[in-house]
Amino acid sequence: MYPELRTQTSPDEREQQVLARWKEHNVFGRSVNEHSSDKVFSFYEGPPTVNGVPGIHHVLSRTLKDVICRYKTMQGFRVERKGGWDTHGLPVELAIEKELGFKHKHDIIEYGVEAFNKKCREMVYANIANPAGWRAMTERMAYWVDMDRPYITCEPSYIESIWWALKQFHDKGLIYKGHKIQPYCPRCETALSSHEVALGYDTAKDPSVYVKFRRKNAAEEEYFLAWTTTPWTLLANLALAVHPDVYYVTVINKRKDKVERLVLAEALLTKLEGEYEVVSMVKGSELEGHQYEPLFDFLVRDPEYGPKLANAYKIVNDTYVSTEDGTGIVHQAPAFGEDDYRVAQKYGFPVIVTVTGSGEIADVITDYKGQFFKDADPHITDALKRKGLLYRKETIEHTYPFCWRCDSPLMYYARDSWYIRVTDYRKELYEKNKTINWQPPEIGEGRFGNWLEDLKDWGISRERFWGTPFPLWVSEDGKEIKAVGSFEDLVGAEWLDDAGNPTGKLFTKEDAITFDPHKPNVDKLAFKTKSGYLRRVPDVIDVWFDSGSMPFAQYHYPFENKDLFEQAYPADYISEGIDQTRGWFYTLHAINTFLFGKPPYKNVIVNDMILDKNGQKMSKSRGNTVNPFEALTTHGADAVRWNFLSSSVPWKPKLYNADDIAELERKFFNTLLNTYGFFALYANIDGYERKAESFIEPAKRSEMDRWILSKLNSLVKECTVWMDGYDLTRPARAIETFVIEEVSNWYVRRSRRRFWKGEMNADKQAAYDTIYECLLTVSKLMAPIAPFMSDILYNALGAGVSVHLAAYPTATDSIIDTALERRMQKAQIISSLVRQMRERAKIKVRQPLARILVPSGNRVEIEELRKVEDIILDEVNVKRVEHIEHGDSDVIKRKAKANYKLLGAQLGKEMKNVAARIATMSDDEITSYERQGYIDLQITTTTHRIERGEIEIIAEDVEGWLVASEYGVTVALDTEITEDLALEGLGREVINRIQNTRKEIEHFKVEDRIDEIRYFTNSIILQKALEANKDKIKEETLTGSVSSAMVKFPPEDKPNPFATFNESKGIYINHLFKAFNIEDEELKVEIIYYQDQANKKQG
RNA sequence: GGGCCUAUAGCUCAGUUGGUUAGAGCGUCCGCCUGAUAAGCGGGAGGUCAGUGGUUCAACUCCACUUAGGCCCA
Repeated sequence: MYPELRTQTSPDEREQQVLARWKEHNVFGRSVNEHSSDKVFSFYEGPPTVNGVPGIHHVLSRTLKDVICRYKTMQGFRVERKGGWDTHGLPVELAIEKELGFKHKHDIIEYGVEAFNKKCREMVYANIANPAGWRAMTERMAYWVDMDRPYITCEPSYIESIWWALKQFHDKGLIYKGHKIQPYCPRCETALSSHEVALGYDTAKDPSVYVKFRRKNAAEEEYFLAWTTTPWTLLANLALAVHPDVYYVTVINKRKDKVERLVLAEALLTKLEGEYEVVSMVKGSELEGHQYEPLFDFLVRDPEYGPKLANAYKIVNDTYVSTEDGTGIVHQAPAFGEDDYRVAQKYGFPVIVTVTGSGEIADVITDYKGQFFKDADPHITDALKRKGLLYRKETIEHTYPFCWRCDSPLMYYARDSWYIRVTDYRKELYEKNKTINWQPPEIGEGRFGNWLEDLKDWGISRERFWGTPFPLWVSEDGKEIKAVGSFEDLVGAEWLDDAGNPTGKLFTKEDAITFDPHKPNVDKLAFKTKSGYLRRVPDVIDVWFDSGSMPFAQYHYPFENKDLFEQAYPADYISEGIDQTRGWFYTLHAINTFLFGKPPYKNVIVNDMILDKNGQKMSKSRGNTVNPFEALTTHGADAVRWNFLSSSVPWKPKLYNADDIAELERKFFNTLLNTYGFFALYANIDGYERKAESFIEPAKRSEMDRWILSKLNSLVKECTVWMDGYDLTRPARAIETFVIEEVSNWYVRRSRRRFWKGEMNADKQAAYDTIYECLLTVSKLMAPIAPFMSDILYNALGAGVSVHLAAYPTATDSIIDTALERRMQKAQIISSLVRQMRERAKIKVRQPLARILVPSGNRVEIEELRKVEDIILDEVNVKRVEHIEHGDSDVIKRKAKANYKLLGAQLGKEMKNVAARIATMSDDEITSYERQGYIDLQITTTTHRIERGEIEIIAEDVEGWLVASEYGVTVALDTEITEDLALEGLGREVINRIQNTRKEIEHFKVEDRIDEIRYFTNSIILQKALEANKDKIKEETLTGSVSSAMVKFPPEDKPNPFATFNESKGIYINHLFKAFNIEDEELKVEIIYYQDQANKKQG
């Protein structure tokens, strides 16, 4: 028995049952383990931040991961999917700080780093176990990934692998200490990540000052004009930057009582007040090296800094200088701007920090020392004004970053930091990226490629607490550095006490086994050398280094599992959001390509954001976020997954629209269920089973069967090609179309009669085999995308435990028949045209008509069409088709049209004229062309010979007939309704009414019989129609007898319907009375059917 | 300022290597069909294929620029 699937259960209940079954049969485990490790498809899971909240966009990226992994599994690969957790870093630290009510970094130190990190660890493991979080979402959406044995970035073994990697970098001389300009909160005394900075942007009123820098060695008094919104940085000014390709002018500027010579970008002359006259113009590159006098002399005077400044206070060139705002001359304070810093490195300027870590002006600036940096702004401006170096001062409102925790204005601030010199192998990263298959390619070439092209060194140290400790031990003078590459490397190091003093106790091999390297534990180890002790650099490393190390660290490589690592490296496939371009995609590439010489992944699918249905970004404040659990339970995971893939390609921003998902449920999933339901209904009646011995060879099946099988095999072929190319959208759309259009709306619609008529015979068997084949293959094709529905279908068809243990279908080329597909398409076009004409003529499809006329170009076309003739006739309810060759009939009017593609190539400019001439070809000319196979057309003075195939002949009209044409196909319809046809039409009306009535009767199954129909009507024509179609009516409505009778309708003394019990037969005899209106005539019917007691009781 | 992407019907999207009636779904109005269907079919209304220029016999398609929007970087 094929079970009924269209029960009232919700998608959620339906899918929960499947989840339970998977669990019971360990389907995921089997789907991996039943494939040998000879054929491995390697997948890397990007670790989610452990205390993050899963959102709807994660459902998208996890769908992309899952679909490919399931597909490759079905293709016979062993696809292990080790889950992972990103557990270190600020997200966790901040959550704990919030819990403890901390405001400052020193709160953590006072609280105790050991206790703090203990709390971090507890939160990490609590989140991993959290039943309402990631794990629940992942399971509910059927993303198959091994979450029972995940890699966890804070585990000692994971950290040890990272240490190994960092030592490799160090051994190659790629780790160095430098400055890094970071967004920095002076109150919290910590650098902020870019993500945090983005949280804190707000509008601020800041001074906007134009400052004059006096040019040295100039014939006349002359000033460079620069602009800034941060006067406090002027104290650290060391240079002025101009763009080498921008033109700069010297002007004589007159305003109020002043006249002065100024230099600025030509494009920004509008910034000047008063009148000006341009005296000269040069390119920025020519200004390079010109010197100017410092605004203040604090630094020059200083015994420490002074000597380093010989090279400073001059014009430098850099292309980052813009002419958007300001003056085109940018003041440079290397300690307080990323570009400034970079330019300083380029020109060899020192980095002088004039503000302390807590935001106060440093002692070296004797006049302002101790002032909060922002508070110093007005004082500095006043000083400049007194010195006559202030050109103009205004206040502007712009967006500026503030600390999202304490609201202090942030500063960009140079800090000591450790770097990996990725620039050393930038070229290799750039070149090897080209071997990665990016989907879409433009992200690989563009966004990622450009990023690699102007890569900067990677600052990897962080002055925080909960993270992978940086494994460098350094002597006091910084000259001796020891990189530790394993816990064993620590053997022999000396334990320090809490105050940092050596205890004489050494780190042993046993210590290495149980060692937890987290702070502060690791800071209590020091190495004794000749000169003293090497102590650990107290920093932790960037969490992105953690996740980028997962290819080897997840296996604790190289300390164990060498084989596992090598088998899995590089990954065949990864997939994440576009935000990971500079995140995980990059760190994976940068770390692993260095370590292993080849990129860590071969194929990537990148997905873009999910927007709400109006195209708005989702955010909590807008209140338009979508709860993934809610989406998954209301629509079912299948519908959500399918919609994500089919609505648009993953790498375009996607609009989330619940209505679209609901429509998909109705149109696709319900149609599929109904198609199955139709099959199951009749298969159960006929006791059909798929058996090898009764299987009908596809080649011996009907035109219709061979057609759908051809389409099916074409679909399999296409889907395989697309899936292999990491295109998931096309398969989803194609499967949808196949199920809705080809199977349901054409194959089943046109084949229904075969299922419900008569006994089991070869044709019926073929029909069952065919639809079974379609359903089973579709269940496999859709399994990667809709893992639930496909499995339900697969199970219902009795095909096995789970579709996810089955092989992906392969196409049989011999079954694909393109000629058949073409002629069926033509049959569909003709059917559509006939329905169009019926609409115009106001003749219902139920009314049979005598004939249609189809003009064809030649015999071959006619022969092709003959093969699908019956299908057309049945579909449009017409008795016969008349085929005519164009040339053989006078009634057909033809039109000639140029084949642009063919002719255009050879004719070139003449094309227009020739095409126009062809369009006016007479009927005689067309006939002549068809007979000879060519025609000579004269256009002005030249004659063009047009060969066969270069003109298309289309039958456009048939005189005296109703005609319609589309896609080059023309059909004429005979609209005459003879008396016989009219009677037959009425007969079909009667059948229709009775069929509708059958459906109204409770508990009346499609195969149940009506025993007797009695009818009464005053209409002569209806009487005639009933007489003429009696047999047909009996046959179609499964009725024993049909007879005319004088009955009262409805009987006054009885309910309608009523039943009598026949004791001798033990059955109920039911009487149902109905009156129908057919063509304005009344027909009264008494329908009599028997039901046995058992059936009746049900009612 | 730089890079990438996008712009086709009221909405969501197709549109193959340039080739001559630019399509589908949703929505809307009229009609039809239905013995699996919460479906389906036919018709009506709705398009300056964002704009300008270029290449070409021919441009939604290729090129350049412009405009608008998005993302990333600065």
